[in-house]
Amino acid sequence: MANQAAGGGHRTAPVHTDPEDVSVQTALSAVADPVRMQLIRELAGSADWSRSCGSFDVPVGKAALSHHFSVLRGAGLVEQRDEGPKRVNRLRREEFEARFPGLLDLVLRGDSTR
Amino acid sequence: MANQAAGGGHRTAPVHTDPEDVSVQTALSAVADPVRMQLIRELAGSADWSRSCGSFDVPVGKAALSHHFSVLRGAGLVEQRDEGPKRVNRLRREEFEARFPGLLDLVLRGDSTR
DNA sequence: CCGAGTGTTCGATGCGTATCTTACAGTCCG
DNA sequence: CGGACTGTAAGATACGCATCGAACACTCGG
Repeated sequence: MANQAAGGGHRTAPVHTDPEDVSVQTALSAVADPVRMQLIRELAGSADWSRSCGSFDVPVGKAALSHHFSVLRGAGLVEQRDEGPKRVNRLRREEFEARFPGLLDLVLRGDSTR
Repeated sequence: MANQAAGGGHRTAPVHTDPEDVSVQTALSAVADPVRMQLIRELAGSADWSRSCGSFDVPVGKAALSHHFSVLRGAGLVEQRDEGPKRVNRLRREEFEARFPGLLDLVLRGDSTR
């Protein structure tokens, strides 16, 4: 009876927003932040559900990190699921791409290509 | 000998940034602002060089407006030219599109499609 | 040459938000 | 059960940035 997910979570279950219900404004603001950009990039380079929130290499504390994930959820960019004590993530590639064509690619390509 | 442009301008000539020299960060931040988004949309719906800075329907004063145009120039989104006492604008569609594929379309499509 | 029109610069202000610290609420393992 | 680990919530702080008002610079038409 190990990984049961869903059931408990932490205090409350993560609230998700469908990309279809996200405004361009919100999406762009969410993405136009250095820390969140980094999160998205790392997330894109990992398998779905393989990364817990704390496993990212960003220069902010847990609290701020939690906030950023909240913003990403609100923008329909990230889906979360509770897996034991950890909250694991998945990048909503296709759904987000369908709503905001090209945007994710832009973030992922980043400046690395230049 | 009417419109001679270039020559004088106001105090200094407008400083432009090539889209190629703009970071994704900068581009996204520039675009992720309601007022600037509006400017871009109106600009996209007008012929090149047909709109002076003051001719846009945005709810901010001249000072703020000037600031926004400065940001847009810095992001490689807008080109300006002095024409008499006015400063007229042009959206750098192709150049910007080449550097940030899809981004401009995204802003222009906006929420109108939903 | 003066006045109207246009846009920039400067200084000050207000608000949003990213951040930290601390406290708390869960989950799991020994 | 008790402690380690993970993430969220709440309160405080700091900084960026959008905004405004006023002063200035430049152009053009009478």
